[in-house]
Amino acid sequence: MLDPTFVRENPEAVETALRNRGMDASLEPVQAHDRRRRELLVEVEDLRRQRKEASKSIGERIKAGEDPAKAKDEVRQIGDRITTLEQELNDVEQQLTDQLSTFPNLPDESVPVGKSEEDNPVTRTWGEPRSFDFEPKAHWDLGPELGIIDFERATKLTGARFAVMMGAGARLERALIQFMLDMHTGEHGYTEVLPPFMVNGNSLYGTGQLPKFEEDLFKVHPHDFYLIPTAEVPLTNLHSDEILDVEQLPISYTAYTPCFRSEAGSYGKDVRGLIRQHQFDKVELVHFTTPEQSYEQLEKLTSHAEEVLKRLELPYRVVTLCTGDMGFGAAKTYDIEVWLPGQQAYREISSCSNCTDFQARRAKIRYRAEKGAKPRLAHTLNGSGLAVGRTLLAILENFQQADGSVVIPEALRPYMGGMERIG
RNA sequence: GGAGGGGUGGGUGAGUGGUUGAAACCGCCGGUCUUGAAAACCGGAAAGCGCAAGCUUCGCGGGUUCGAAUCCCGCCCCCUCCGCCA
Repeated sequence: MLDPTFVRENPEAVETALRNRGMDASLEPVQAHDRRRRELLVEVEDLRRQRKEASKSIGERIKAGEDPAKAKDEVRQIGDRITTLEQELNDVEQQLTDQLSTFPNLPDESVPVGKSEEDNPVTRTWGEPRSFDFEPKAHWDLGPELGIIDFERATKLTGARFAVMMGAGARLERALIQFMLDMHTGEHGYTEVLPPFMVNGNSLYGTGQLPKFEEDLFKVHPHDFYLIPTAEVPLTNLHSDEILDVEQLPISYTAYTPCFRSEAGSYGKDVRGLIRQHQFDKVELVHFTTPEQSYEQLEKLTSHAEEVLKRLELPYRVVTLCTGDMGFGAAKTYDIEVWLPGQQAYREISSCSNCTDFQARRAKIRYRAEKGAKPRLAHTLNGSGLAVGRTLLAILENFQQADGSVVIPEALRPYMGGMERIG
């Protein structure tokens, strides 16, 4: 959520930012509700003060043996008036937060203005796409041919957009998870977390998936539980409603979880293969930090995700998302895109964002800069380190051989029991 | 799922209708003393909104009342016992 005070004082800056994000919402209703809220607040508070004082004197009169009937009557009228105004105040506040919670975060100044992914500048590129002396296959052919991915049986078990991993495929998925977690905990200083894979609506509000993006989620009926669309939700909400000690910061968490997304609205997109599944594994990175350090942390977080690809010898590039392509809660995002020979294209494998105070305000994540100081909102960041399914398919496509086998990247072999090749 | 008990400030915990935003203790911060520290003593400090006056907050929501941490109703969470289960 945006800072209401900032919106009040900088309406034109906010409108420009929203327009750059491809949202032409008018601030007019927000401003009207904001003004009305402040009027009501002043009036209600004044009436409450009157009632408090009057009630107190009634108590004193009773003790003094006087008849308080008339005073009671007067105070009751004040009380009725308060009830009426409070009702209106609640309505106005509800509408105000409803409107404000549909606004995305404001982009950082360094974010390029643009409409779509076409406008995302390439920030850096690593590695050379391998040249093949044969026609490289897509993983949706390689996987089934090697007998390590079964799309058809998954359809029988559940439906479209699910996959069954078999044998060396299942092992490879597990090896990647372990490889990534070991690197982030052992070398990058993250604390490993194993969170619940279901969260309540309040947590999803905290990170910004609710109320706007409910249709993207799987809900567990009849509870107020949802399957997590990313570990960002449980990890970030770990410190909701808390005041952290500045000495604890930055806090860095990593977690492996499966992620569940309904993919509503992406019919016909990436229908083949592992790219877009309803369930996929991901190793997530989440940081809690101070406003002063958050952009520095974003660079670090991104480099941690990149390191995984370097070790796996997978060519990639980093793009800076333009204003029109950023996610809801992000102020700045780097996407890491891995080279896929089967598609002859770079495809997203990680997305690293600084959410500044946007989630912290919703989830009430604060820290105290020094003893006795007022709590300030922390900054939260998150990134994939990495999407495991997409990493697996990138390995299949990049390390495929002319005979249809796949060489296992050296760094991964210890995690594969020494296996050097699949097929 | 059934029965019972409980949710108060950083922690423990008092408070069952009135000036209690909340005792006490522990912890924390500052000071005195000390070469320094400890101990002792003195003092300070909850959070949110607001320029401020002030208002709100004792799990959450509603109700009773002139007035609710305190009474009533609903919900959530925790603990104990039983049932079930990995």
